Amino acid sequence: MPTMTDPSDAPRARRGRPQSGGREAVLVAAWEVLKEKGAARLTTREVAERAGVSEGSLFYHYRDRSGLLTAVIEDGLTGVGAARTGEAEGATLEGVLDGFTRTVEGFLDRSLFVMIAAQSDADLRQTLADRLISSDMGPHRGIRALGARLRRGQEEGLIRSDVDADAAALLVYSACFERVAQRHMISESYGADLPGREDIVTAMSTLLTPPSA
Amino acid sequence: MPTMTDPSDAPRARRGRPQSGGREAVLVAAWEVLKEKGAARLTTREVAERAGVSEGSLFYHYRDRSGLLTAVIEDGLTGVGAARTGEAEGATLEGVLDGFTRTVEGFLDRSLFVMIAAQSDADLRQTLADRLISSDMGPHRGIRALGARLRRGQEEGLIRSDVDADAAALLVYSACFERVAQRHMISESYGADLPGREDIVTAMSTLLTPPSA
DNA sequence: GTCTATAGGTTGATAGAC
DNA sequence: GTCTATCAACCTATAGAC
Repeated sequence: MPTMTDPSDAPRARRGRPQSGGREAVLVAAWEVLKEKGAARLTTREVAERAGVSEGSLFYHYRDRSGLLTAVIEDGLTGVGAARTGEAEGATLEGVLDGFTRTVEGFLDRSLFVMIAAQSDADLRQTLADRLISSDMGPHRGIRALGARLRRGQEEGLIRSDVDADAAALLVYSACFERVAQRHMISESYGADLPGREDIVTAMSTLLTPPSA
Repeated sequence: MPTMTDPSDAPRARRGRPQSGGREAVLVAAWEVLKEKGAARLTTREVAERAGVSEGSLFYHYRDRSGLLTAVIEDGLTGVGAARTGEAEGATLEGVLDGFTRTVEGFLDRSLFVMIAAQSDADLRQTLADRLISSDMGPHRGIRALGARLRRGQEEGLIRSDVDADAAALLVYSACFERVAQRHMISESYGADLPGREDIVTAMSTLLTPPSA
């Protein structure tokens, strides 16, 4: 669901008049329509209607249709910073992988949707790409983070040191990505008979544990 | 690129008059526009123009815009049957993984694009989902195939038998999926600094090889 | 099967009052 | 900031001749 702009500054009085919520209502409505009908069938008319505002108001806040879609994308991407691996600091290998996969799947569940929606329009796709690259928010971020964590485990002798830690990290990240993508693109229940997140964590833990241990 | 309808039956005379190629030209043009501008900005007008035919002709062949898009999707999915694992029968573990990843990435390079395009419209998304499920063409097919192959390797003692073969298969498949998806969704060069296909094959081979060997 | 011409219906966007 | 009214552009789809 879209993030309300700055609930953090509620206590302090703001400059100008208080927001009546129209802007946010539009964002929420756009998100819903995007999810229900897809980007191609999202019309400013329907979004305004659902938000309970006029179309004129919509265009006042978001310059044009493209601006609205861009805003939805930007909003869907916020919170990527929360995708840390640090949480499972002193944990076991299995704990690290469990935390990582949970975090990644959680993030993707919220953001992958807008990433896919952006693909329906060349301009939006470009906007998304620029944003992901310039903000250093692409998948390589999570992969490198986990890779570094695994490398530390290798130095400590807790993880097999004869494998590329980044490759292993990519494998784990990818499994999360694939699972979420299939759920979104095919159906919520698709792939229920395939190995789940826990199975993947277990398998990777076993594989990465040194033979000696 | 779209598949020309049945080059196989060219030698034999067909019923009705010979095709003049208009139908295929439209399919090719639609594919191009889809790739360049995205599904939301694909208009029947532009497709007809690029194909060098009239709009009337386009609607004659493909009932409506949705029918055209559906045809493109169906076409983009053909050839999935070619995604076999059998090719690398008697090969080494590394050979099996190399062949599998090559095949999967090759297939996804052709088909993932239309799968993503279908997400821009609720109807198309449904069409795609139905097709993938009813034709048993979803990702689970490739995953199960590789899983079975790995399980045979386990029975032969060539692969660690203390891990879930399907989970390992899913990890490998997912890596291919993620790599192709990022290339398509962000940019062709994105992720060039991340582990490549070979690195993944190498890592997984090492991980799956029994400690004894 | 293909073309031309055109109808019919949306849609994104603006202007101006409040 | 929000609304109403309105438009111009565009796009899908059809009709009918060839």
